[in-house]
Amino acid sequence: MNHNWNPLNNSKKITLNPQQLDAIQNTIGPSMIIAGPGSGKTKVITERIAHLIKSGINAENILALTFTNKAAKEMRNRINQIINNNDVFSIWMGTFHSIFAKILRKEASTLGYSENFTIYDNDDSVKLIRRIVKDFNLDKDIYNSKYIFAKISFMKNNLINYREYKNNAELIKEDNLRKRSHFINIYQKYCETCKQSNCLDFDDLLIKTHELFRKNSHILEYYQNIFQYVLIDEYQDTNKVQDAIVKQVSKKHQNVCVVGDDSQSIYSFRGANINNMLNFKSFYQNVTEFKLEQNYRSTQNIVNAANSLIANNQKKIQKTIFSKNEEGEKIQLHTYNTDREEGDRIISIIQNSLNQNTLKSEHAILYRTNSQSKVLEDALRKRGIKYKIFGGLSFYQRKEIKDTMAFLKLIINNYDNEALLRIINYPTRGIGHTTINKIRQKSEEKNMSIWSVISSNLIDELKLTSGTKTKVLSFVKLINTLFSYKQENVFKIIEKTIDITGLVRRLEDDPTPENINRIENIGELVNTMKLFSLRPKNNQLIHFINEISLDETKEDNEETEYVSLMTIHQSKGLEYPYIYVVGLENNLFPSQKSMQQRFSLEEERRLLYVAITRAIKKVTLSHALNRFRFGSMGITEKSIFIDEINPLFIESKKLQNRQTYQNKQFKAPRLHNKILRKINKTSQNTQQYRNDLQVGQKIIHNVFGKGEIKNIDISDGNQKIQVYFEQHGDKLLLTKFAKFKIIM
DNA sequence: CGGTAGAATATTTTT
DNA sequence: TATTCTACCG
Repeated sequence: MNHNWNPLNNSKKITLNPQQLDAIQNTIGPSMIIAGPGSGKTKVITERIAHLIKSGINAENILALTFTNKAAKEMRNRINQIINNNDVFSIWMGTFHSIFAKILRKEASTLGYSENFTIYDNDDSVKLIRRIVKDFNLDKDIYNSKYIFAKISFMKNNLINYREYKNNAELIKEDNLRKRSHFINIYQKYCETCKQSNCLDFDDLLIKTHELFRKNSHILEYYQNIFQYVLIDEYQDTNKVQDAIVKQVSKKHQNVCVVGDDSQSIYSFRGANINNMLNFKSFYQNVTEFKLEQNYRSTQNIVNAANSLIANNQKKIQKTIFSKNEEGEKIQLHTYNTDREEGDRIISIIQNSLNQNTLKSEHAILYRTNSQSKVLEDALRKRGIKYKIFGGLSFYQRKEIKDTMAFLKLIINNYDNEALLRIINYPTRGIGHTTINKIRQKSEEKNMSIWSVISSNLIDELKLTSGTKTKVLSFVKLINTLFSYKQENVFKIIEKTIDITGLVRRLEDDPTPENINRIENIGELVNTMKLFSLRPKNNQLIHFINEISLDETKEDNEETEYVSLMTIHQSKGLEYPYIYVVGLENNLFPSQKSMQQRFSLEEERRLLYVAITRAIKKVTLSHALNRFRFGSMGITEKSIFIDEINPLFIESKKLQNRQTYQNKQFKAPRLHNKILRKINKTSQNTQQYRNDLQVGQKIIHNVFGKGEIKNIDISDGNQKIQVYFEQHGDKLLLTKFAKFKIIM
């Protein structure tokens, strides 16, 4: 946990309620723990594992899967506090991805990979797809690489491999209809290229594990015997493959315990399927269900407000979350003119609170999208308040780090084409597009890795000029030199790499502030590797690569006294006394895309539910009437979610001089052409919904006259009302076009 | 082949 | 606005 406000509070009450005790002690057979926010979920899981160990179960027979490395670490620490011996290190505990990577490395040969495979991050995957699309001569807009990647990922996570895709008439027909008939070719090529490069992407870590178990019953049985007790945290966020693997490994002993909260499922974009949770009871027989409904974290007002919001969702497990804490302050709702004003005012509220002796680390500002952090950052900087932004570009995603790592990856797995292409001409050594294309063509033709082409006699078949050939050969020599250090300690490897490749020298030649920062980052990587090399075991380069590919959280022992800024997704599992949720506007939160479909709108609602329930003492919600987005100012509309919260638990702060700003907007002469069109467009988009309508209301329409609303339907993203008109009978109206007034 | 300037493009969330 | 891509010139 990253807060230092009263650490004593953090160890929570030692007494357990009866439901919690039940969930800890009943460890036999399938069970599902439905744990509302703040209900002591982590405590229950850790106590349950400790209970297993205390009752004589071997730690190495326990599998505990989490979603984030942070959660895994936290859990390990807390179990350690309870049992306080080395057993805790024998538990198979980690993220799905890291545990499966471990298994796959051991069993790689069975699947036709070698154990030194490297892992592609999303960036690598998208780049590879972009190249495939180009090679196929396809339109890069229709076959947008990010979209294609998302689709491939979705298919993989739903266990539809390219062979099955090809044979699925419906999917193919759908692609043809949408003029994306080549999708399947890209999908296939992508999979083949990854395989040939001896690389796995994030999704492969899951589907290959599933395949391993499915095709090799003896291997499955081996792991079934190891994993006698299986625990899954955040089960509501598992996708189809993950769920399938859980079912595979727990089939024999059936001691599977899933923990989660359907109301906090916020990762469906990654294939998470809330149905895994909803269907758990029908898949397993004799499931014991535990409900943790008491929220120990938040005030009654916060819990009640959150409940009233989530009540608008249809798909959920019945439960009643309640708090016995003090009633607390109402939720504050602020309306501001602009996003900048919103930023300034929210920060000044925090400033005031700090003046009343709260700590910076007690405050967290949450937003829907990372780009919203900027105005807040400016305001914090202006007041000199220390803050930390979580997320954004992680250390290992920075260009200079990826460049450096590409050399290291190549040392481990010289089939890794992505890594090779990244550095074949970086730092620039005179190997340009033309040459690279020739090399790639040959590698395609011979069905060999790029490295095999340039490091063998095949290089003579490329018809390169002698000058270019020399350059390529010196690159080969450079990499070969690096290969020779493969078994050395990682610190030596990184030092040699930097020295031989001139990575840093190149940056030093052009000491712009950015480059100096890059050099510092590389320095930090060197330090990290130095520390890593001092580990007693598992300190080889392959371990390093593997670990950082799957765990991007970098340890930092910095000061922890700061205001936290993060997306709501990142705030999951955390808690803060004061929570500020900014930008509650339609098309931002809920996001534009989600407003089209009911199920994704429900997910956005859960997202706000998660945000609100992070708070211990006080929640402040805000929205701006005008927001600077996509390079220009646009008029916004407050989020439909605001009115869904029961007004009993909300206190609104009225906005002053609201008119002035808007008038300025429209009076400004230059706004006329382009910008005005833009504003009209946005406001058209945003006015698809009206939340002041109710069934039974009387309206008067400009053509049909008086009528009564019989039904409201937003299922296809367009709000439609069915109205019975006295003179014209039943009519279906689109509210975004219809001209009418409510009369009672 | 390399560098750069100006154009095009994208803005949801992440292991 | 911020980042990435493209086209062109040296």
